[in-house]
Amino acid sequence: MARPKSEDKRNAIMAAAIRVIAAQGLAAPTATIAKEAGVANGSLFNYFETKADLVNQLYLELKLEVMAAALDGLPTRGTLREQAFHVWHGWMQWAVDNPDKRRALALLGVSDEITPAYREKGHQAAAGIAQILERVRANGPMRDQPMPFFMALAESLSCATMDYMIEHPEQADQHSRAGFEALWRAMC
Amino acid sequence: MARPKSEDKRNAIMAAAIRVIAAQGLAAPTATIAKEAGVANGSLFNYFETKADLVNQLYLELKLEVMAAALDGLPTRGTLREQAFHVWHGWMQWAVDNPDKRRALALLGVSDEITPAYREKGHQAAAGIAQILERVRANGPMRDQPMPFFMALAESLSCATMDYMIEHPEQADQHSRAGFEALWRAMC
Amino acid sequence: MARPKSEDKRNAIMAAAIRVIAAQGLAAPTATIAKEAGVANGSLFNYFETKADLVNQLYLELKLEVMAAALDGLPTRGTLREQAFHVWHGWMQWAVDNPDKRRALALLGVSDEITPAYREKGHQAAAGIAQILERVRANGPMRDQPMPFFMALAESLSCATMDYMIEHPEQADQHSRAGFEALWRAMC
Amino acid sequence: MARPKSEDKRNAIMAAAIRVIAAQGLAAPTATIAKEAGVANGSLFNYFETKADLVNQLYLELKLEVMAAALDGLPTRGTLREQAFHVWHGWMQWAVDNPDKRRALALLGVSDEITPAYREKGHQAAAGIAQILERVRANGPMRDQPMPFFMALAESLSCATMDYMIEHPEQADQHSRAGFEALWRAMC
DNA sequence: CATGAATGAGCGTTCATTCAT
DNA sequence: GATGAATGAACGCTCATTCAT
Repeated sequence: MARPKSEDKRNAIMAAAIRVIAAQGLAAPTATIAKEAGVANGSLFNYFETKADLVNQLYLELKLEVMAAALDGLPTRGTLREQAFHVWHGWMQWAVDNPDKRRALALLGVSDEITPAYREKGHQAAAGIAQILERVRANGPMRDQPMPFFMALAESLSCATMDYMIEHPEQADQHSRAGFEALWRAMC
Repeated sequence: MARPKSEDKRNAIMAAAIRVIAAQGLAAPTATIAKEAGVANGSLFNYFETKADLVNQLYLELKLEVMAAALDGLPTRGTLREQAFHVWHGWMQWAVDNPDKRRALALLGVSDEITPAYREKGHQAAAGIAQILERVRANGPMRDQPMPFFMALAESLSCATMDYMIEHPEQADQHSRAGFEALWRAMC
Repeated sequence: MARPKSEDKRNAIMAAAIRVIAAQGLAAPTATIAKEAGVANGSLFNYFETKADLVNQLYLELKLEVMAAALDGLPTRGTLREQAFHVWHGWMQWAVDNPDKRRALALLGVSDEITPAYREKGHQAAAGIAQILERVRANGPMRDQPMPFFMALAESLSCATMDYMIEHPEQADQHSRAGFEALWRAMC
Repeated sequence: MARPKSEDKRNAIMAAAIRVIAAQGLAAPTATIAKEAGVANGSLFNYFETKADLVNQLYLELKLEVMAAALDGLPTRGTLREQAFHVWHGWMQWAVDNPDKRRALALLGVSDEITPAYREKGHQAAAGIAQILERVRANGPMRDQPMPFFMALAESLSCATMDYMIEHPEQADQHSRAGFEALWRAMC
């Protein structure tokens, strides 16, 4: 039945892509990614039809991972603020724990290699968080603003905070809290 | 050679680079930029030693332009809030009036082609705004946060707002105001 | 190993190669041929050592098939003209009935993948027809021309006729006859 | 005004392509052609947008050259037979004098890289010869056959003859004559 | 023997940069 | 200085062939 197409190898390529893209940007050669993954040049294309396919799948996978990290263990009985902070904290923790993934996702997010279809899937992955944000918005001073605008502001603050934390890891926790407080003041 | 003959031609290349980069991203060929500028392929390299040099200079020029737009006509006698809103408004207006420049600058900002030296110059260009923001921070709830963190949060909100405005120009003014209010609540 | 287990599978690969080569030319990937044959990529190489081996065997097989079609049912007692027309007609019929095989054989005939050895075998397969043509030549105006030249002319007319017939099947029979008459005039 | 795009260099690439394609077939790498032409790899693409473009232009150029060789010095006052032989002879001479071009053209003629548009231009180039053949056909035994069929038969005989001549140059002239006689008998 | 994943040399093409004019 | 042809390293991707299962 031949060597089965190993999930491990696919993951190795994905992980290598994260490292290489974080280090060199999206212009990194597929050959570099393959070498970093420990597979042959051409093997990469057994797992991903094109480079664009690879980066799209990587984008989605990272998005899903962030969302999972943010929602994992959400205190369903807690106050809205507690829930929001849980999400915030999970997100920040993920970024600090995975700076390469954070950088790769940031680059992918602004790339025009990502197709509208994959971008849409990425947005759907954020539905869980959107629900919480929706409740935050509904009773605050921004209740008259469109939800996408509201989310864009929230996301921008979180990204700015996590990037600062990654560059200044000593005080990461304190900055996380400060970033959340700023967000909460802005939104409520 | 530091000051080439035709300042016009240099500007034409810069302007062309903005349009082309906004449309195609930083991977756009120099030949495309040259054609768009109406100069020959090789002439571009009489004005910029390398492509990296071009994008670095472009980055700085756009940064300076934004800052100028934000500070132009600053009411030196106004309240802090009035001054801050003036800056905010100038910035938003610039982005809405120059979406290509805004997009190009956004791409340049996350590119790793920009050298630390140019990035530093870019930050210095923001000194005028930094002064105002410093006064905002000093008396607000974030007085204990480092200034760069504070600025990163402020910038992230402004960028998110302007990008939303560019995509939804009908209500641009209203969103500008809402974005400012969110910022003000977060910072004061 | 000279006689692999499944003759069926070998034939399936050959038949697939005919279809694929007719449609895509000799540059068609072996993987495409294998898929068309319903066997695995690598299985093809259990039956043919290399792609060149496959095309050489295919060349010979098609040559043999043409010759068989031309000679099948030859009226051994007929006049020379009757025999010649029988051969001609059998050939044309084969081509019209098997346009893919005809196209594949045409491509193989001009390919430089075919080794001299296989080309020689192909010529030997034409011995039956050569005998008849030899008798045609011996008493005609080309009696002083070398036999290979004579055969080359005859083959060229037959190929031109059959290709025209395949592209214009409505009048195939009439063109077959006209082609034969032209040949007969040229040779006798 | 920069180095002008030299016609010489274009011709050098064309000539190199003829030699390389004649020797290695249409699968010959563009890099080999460039090296044979004495230019850099990438320079080839200053003169031909793609490899397909190169082979299409080459096809047309060779077609035009053959036709010119065949029609050059046509005795406009001669008999039809004299004119036809002149064409035939010019064609054969060209092939014998330029075996590489003949082989390249033969390969190009059956390639599916040649676009319908270029094939059409090639046919138009044959208009001069078609006129003569038309007159031959009109009064002969094939007067009821379609012209394209008639031309296909004529071309097939000429190609078979020239290929034989190239492989047996000692008696080239005699074969040329014999081929023509066969054609004339077939057609008249 | 059948399978199909693994391999890596090789291809057509691009593009920043150089340089002859 | 201006031009645009010349350059060649580099890229994404293909495919005949091998080999672990």
